[in-house]
Amino acid sequence: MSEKRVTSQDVADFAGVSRTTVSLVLNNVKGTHISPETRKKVRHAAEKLGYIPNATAQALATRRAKAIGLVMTRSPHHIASDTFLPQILGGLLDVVKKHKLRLLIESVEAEHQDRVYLELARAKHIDGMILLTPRIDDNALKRLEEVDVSTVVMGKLADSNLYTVDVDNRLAARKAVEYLLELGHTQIACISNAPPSYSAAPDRVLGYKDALMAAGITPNEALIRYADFDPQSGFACMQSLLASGIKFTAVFVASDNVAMGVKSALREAGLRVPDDISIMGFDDIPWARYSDPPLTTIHLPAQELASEACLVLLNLMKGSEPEDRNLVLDTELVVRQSCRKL
Amino acid sequence: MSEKRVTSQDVADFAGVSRTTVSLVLNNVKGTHISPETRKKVRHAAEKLGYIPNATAQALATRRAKAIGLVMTRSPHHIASDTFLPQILGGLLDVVKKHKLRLLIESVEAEHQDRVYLELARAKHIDGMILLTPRIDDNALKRLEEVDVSTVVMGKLADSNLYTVDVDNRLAARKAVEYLLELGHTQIACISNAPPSYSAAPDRVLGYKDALMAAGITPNEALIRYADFDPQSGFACMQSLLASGIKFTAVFVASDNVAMGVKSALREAGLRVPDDISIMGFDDIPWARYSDPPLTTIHLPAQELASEACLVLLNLMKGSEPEDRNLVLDTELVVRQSCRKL
DNA sequence: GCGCGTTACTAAAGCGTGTTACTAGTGTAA
DNA sequence: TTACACTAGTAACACGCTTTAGTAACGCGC
Repeated sequence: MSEKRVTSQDVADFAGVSRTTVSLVLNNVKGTHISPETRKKVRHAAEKLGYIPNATAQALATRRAKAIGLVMTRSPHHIASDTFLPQILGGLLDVVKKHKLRLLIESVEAEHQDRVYLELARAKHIDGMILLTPRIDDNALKRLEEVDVSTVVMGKLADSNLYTVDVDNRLAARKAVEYLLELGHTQIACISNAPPSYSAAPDRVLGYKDALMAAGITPNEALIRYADFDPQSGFACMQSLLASGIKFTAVFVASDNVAMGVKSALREAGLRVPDDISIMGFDDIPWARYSDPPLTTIHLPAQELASEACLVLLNLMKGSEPEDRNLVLDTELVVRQSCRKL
Repeated sequence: MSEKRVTSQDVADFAGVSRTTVSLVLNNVKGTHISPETRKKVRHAAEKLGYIPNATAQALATRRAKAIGLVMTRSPHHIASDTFLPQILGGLLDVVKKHKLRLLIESVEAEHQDRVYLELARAKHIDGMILLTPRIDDNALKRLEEVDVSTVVMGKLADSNLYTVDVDNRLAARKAVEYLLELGHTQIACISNAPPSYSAAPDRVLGYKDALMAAGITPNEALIRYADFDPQSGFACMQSLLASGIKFTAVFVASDNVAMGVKSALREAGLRVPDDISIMGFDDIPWARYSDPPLTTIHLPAQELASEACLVLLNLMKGSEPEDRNLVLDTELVVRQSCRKL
């Protein structure tokens, strides 16, 4: 209300130069000839007037928004209980800030996927985007590829030439289950992290089966359940497993968050971890090590995944095209105390 | 690369009208006279060409970015382990999406506070902002008030006429500790959620003292520790308490997240919850109920807090000024199984 | 004293929209 | 016929910046 906006014209007037000069000086445009004294004058004027360039006008003129978008295909409810979001945001903010960009968050309902992608990109709100947990139907995916906006997917995408950053979910799951096998377990249940439509879920289940089959055990579909991201669903899955009456001594839960609910269900059923049932998690969320008992799990480098995705995206935006379209980060087995030797 | 951007001029040409008409029709500007046939033509042309208005140009022309910012005064590290972020984002996204706005995330290092606030606001990247966990020094705060950008603070701010949305931390903490007293505990330790510079921390400690004093117990400063948001710090605080040798039968931990670490420290010390030590939490994070034992805590309506903050902000941006500058939401004691009767 | 390169700068044309002020046409009452 | 209100639409400016193309001045070799 009080102070009027200070524009580059004001700075120019104050410094006694043209608007062009102000722009050239303040943006350090190279290959241009401006005397040191003039530069001084301009900078001083800008400082004095408290000049802050209007980002919108800059964006319009330069045709770049200086912002990237984090796009999530989830409902607000799932977002609210997403264990990884903070780590991912932390990873992104870190990189984004270093490059003086802004971060836009967008959640997309499944039905409007294609439209929203298009709008975000074409409306030039953002210069590039990072896609989280893709459960993308072919339609949206195709549309996405034909838009010429830099995109990096966190997760795997079959039959797509989009850039991705992910871990090898299948291999990691296999490592996890192999550890259980080493401990002597042979009757191992599996609770997936999410419905099969999210690519990581079936991959982790495949890894589970890989390990069993390599050990000469035929996977029993009756010992497999699909959770839905949150502890509640894990609780329900474990109840269902227990109700089935099929015996198992260990369970591989492909998400620590879900495992929280699983543990709770076991406790209610009067079973103790790891004495009665061993639990192997996945993700290594911050609370895993503080769980009781501390959860043995697979460490997923969430923050690194995010910052790597961001770096790849930045490269893409610069025009360079990294040779390997699919970056795979390492996972690690973290042995704590939720699995016991049989 | 392939498709050129479609501008309103293209739509105008295609429909055989002027750009002005296109704008008037597509924005449903009222009080203007355009025949139904012309409207049809314009809409059809826009549809046909796949016209998506350039948001940047719109923002420049209308002087509003159609975006709000969530500003956090924390390091990436703390963001990564923030339990509430998902819920807050969920709450914000929900509202923001309904109003067709975008959400910008910004983290600010303590040193640059004032500058960043100014830049965000004056650069017109955003039309309004929501401030999270303010640990604002007077300097930044003053600057913030003199900028005429709509701001809502999630948390309390002393001596400020900024709008705030918060819970009554002091009262809630008091309720929590009163419950412990009711159970017969008299030797109650206190571990704060954060360093005292974050306003919620001292408030919760005050509530703790209120309850004790109302019960005729003199608070013992030696039983109070200040954690630093994460489980690690809770772990350390409990170790310190145990090492002090002062006896206590219950501990009020002003953050469930911190309580995770506290519990872990107790377990390592061979103490059982609630048999040896009762734990009362605060926040009711999603994992509290799945903890072992399920954590008795104070429910903090994080998501509602966020959406209310957003609603207040939207009102502010519309120009209306809600009468009560400080909105206070209710908390609730959630009794689970981490506190036992003495 | 002419051409040429270099320095130091500026005028003006975008970027793609919103919006105000204006025009042209048409019916209507005086 | 004139004045006036109303409809349907447009020309042109504004938003605040970047950037291209160009100008003026100056030194310098010949």
